[in-house]
Amino acid sequence: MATSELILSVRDYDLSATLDSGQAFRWHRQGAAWSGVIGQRWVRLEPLPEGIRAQTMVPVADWTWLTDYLQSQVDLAAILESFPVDPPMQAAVAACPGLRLLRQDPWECLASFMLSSTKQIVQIRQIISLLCERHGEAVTTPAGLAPARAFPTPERIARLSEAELRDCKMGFRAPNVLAAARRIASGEFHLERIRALPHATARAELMRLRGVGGKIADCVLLFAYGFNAAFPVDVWIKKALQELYFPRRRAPEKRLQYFAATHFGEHGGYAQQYLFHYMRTRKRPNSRD
DNA sequence: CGCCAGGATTGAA
DNA sequence: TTCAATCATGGC
Repeated sequence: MATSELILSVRDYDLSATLDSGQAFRWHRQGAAWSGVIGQRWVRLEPLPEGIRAQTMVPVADWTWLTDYLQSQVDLAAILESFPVDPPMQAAVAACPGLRLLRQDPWECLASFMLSSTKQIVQIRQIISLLCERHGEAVTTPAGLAPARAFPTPERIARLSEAELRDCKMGFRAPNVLAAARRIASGEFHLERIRALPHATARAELMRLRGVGGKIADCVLLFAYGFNAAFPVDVWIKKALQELYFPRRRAPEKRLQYFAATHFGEHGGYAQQYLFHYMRTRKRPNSRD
């Protein structure tokens, strides 16, 4: 029984593609609907013909936290028009109608992608699930549904031991996440200050954290701070750029990085997400083939 | 074993 | 600078 409900009027929004495209790791599918925790609030999202139904378990007067997170007010058509017109990009856009970028909490996004290093998405979800189950604060959920927890704050994680984090299957990532949490909790490192910096400066600032290289910094710039030109280059995107744009010769790393940073325009981050989701969902190898 | 996953760091060229 | 080697972990 929901306490608050909102019908979000929005077109061109594929909830499943967006919530399950490797940018957020804590959403649970329930049929066509999804449930998860944004900040300290449990929320259920259900696709409707005219938009999205949102239900919470706490009274909500101002839904900005949700519309900000979903970026539902963004003019997707205008963004798609800014993409370069080439066959790979057109194929990717055609394959993923309604795919969006979220606007996530910087700490949850940073910690999540620090944990993503050389892990598959299913494993990243498991690590984060363990971390939240064991160390996150409980949030109110509907009776009968599995309890939900918030993503643990930097302050909470800073008080944990490396061993407790390793127990969440973090492996060599544990000391990096712990060190970042401590620097942030102590006030030495300011996540909010990064929002106001120029793109290149913000990227360099994030990379001062051990365990954060260019790829993870780009993910946080794009998924948490809204630097839409940020273009994370992971193994999938490398494969995509290599196969789709440089099919005849192997492109050096530097060439791929330059191409990624210059070819896709001011909303390159969106283009990247379309290519990523396109590559990840097109060939589903059948085990009997 | 063999390979890979939304990599980062270090040290050599 | 830009590389290649090394680190490191769980799943299949």
